[in-house]
Amino acid sequence: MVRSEPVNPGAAPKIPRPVTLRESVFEAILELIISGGLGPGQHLAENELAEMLGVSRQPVREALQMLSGEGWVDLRPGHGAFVHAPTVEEADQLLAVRTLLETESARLAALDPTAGGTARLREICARGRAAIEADDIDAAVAANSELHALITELSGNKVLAELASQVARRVRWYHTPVARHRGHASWEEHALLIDAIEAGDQERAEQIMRDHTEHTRQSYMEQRAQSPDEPAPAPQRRRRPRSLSAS
Amino acid sequence: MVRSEPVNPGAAPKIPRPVTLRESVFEAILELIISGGLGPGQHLAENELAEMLGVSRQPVREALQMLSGEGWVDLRPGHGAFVHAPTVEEADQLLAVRTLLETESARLAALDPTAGGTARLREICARGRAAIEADDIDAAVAANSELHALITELSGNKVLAELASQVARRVRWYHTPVARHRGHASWEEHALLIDAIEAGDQERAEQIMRDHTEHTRQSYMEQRAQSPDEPAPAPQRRRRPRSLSAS
DNA sequence: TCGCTGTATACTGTAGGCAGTCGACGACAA
DNA sequence: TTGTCGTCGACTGCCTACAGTATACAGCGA
Repeated sequence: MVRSEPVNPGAAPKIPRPVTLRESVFEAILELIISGGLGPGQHLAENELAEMLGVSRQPVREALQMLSGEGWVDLRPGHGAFVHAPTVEEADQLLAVRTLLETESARLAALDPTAGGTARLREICARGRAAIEADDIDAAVAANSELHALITELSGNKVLAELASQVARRVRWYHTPVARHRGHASWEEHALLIDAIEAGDQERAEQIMRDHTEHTRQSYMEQRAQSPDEPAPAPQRRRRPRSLSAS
Repeated sequence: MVRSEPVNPGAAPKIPRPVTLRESVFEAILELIISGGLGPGQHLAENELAEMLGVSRQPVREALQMLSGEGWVDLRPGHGAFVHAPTVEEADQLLAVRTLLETESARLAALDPTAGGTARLREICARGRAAIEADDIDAAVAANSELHALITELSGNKVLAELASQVARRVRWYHTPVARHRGHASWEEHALLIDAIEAGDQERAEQIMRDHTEHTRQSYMEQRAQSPDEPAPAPQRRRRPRSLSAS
């Protein structure tokens, strides 16, 4: 009667596992986009997705709307959903916004270092370094995301944290390959940042975060400049694109 | 054959009029929320909305999902949609984020004042003053929104503009009554801000915008402190709330 | 050969309906 | 009187089906 949910086993109230189909579908499609299984500009036919995932079109539609809300797909009325194809300009702007949001987060986090998050920050930082040493890019990227997410949380501003997390997810999609580029330097900066937060030095925390995210941004833009065609610059195809099965 | 769309009559490519039902429903519900027809915490039964608007439940569902994505309603799986009830803390945080986003927008707008938006800014500013003189609060609030939206546009960062516009819409919902409070002073500040942008003085533009939005925020918080019960501090009601017809 | 028009196909947008589940209410027992 | 259990009502989540429309292609005429 009373829902089979075990009322949170342990102490992990975060990450509310999807209970509705639309949420599962949302995550499935998002995973496909991030992993590259669905390329930018690709048409997402509801029928195919529904069939592939073994559900009806309804939850697929709703998942697509959610994805559209977060900027992952573009919804053209009467035409359907297309994987969002970020232009170089947009990626740059997104990274700039990330800099803005996370810089403020770092400042706010330093405002009240007694919140006790620095220990967790250091733990994540250690994991990140270890991942780099082990040449485990995926783990390093994950740790990076986790670190930045925790800092936004420690800012104490939930609205800010929510916005930053959305932006960060998209950024992560864009610049995953960058992590390969400047792994060690990045984690050195993280360590300094944590020091500043722990010391309650707002200005320093702000400055380090700004420099850090700007480094990442420049690194991305340089890499992108070297291989300008790789991330598919918005094909804008007129003819009906090949759909899922063709990929 | 070739869609009846008249290919943009005139020169108003903005404001894409809703072509799908879900968009119309989205705007209808949003209007109800902003206007106060639907109070915070109120349960939105899909059936009633569908009947009221003369459509089926499907477009209503999709509109509710869109509203959820922008933070207007809370979607509790298995329970339905509820008008979001912002806490004092959340409103404060939202206003802080707005300060952050718009301050940066102002700085970027001042970075390239040749974009030629200042004339339009002055025009809107004049309208706002006139509205205040005429004691037309609604028009003043509308002009205020328009002005801030244009500044974010002039920043040249579309991602930033998009985020700021979402935040601004919610802020507008929260603090409409504030406009009554400090009308004249607000438009004086706007004029100074436009001067700074036109002069290309980033720091000044940034500072004025920061002060301006912080004033608004403090004004809101003070007003809220005086009447703490009026905006319904998240009822969190256990019993089934009265639905639409009872309002 | 080129452009236009009519038809066919595939997909979206919407409607209606069914099953599952949550919350409320009343009855019964301690 | 209080706590527990069973039943009822209502609503959500999902599925299926239909109508409308844009696109692609073939046939026709110039």
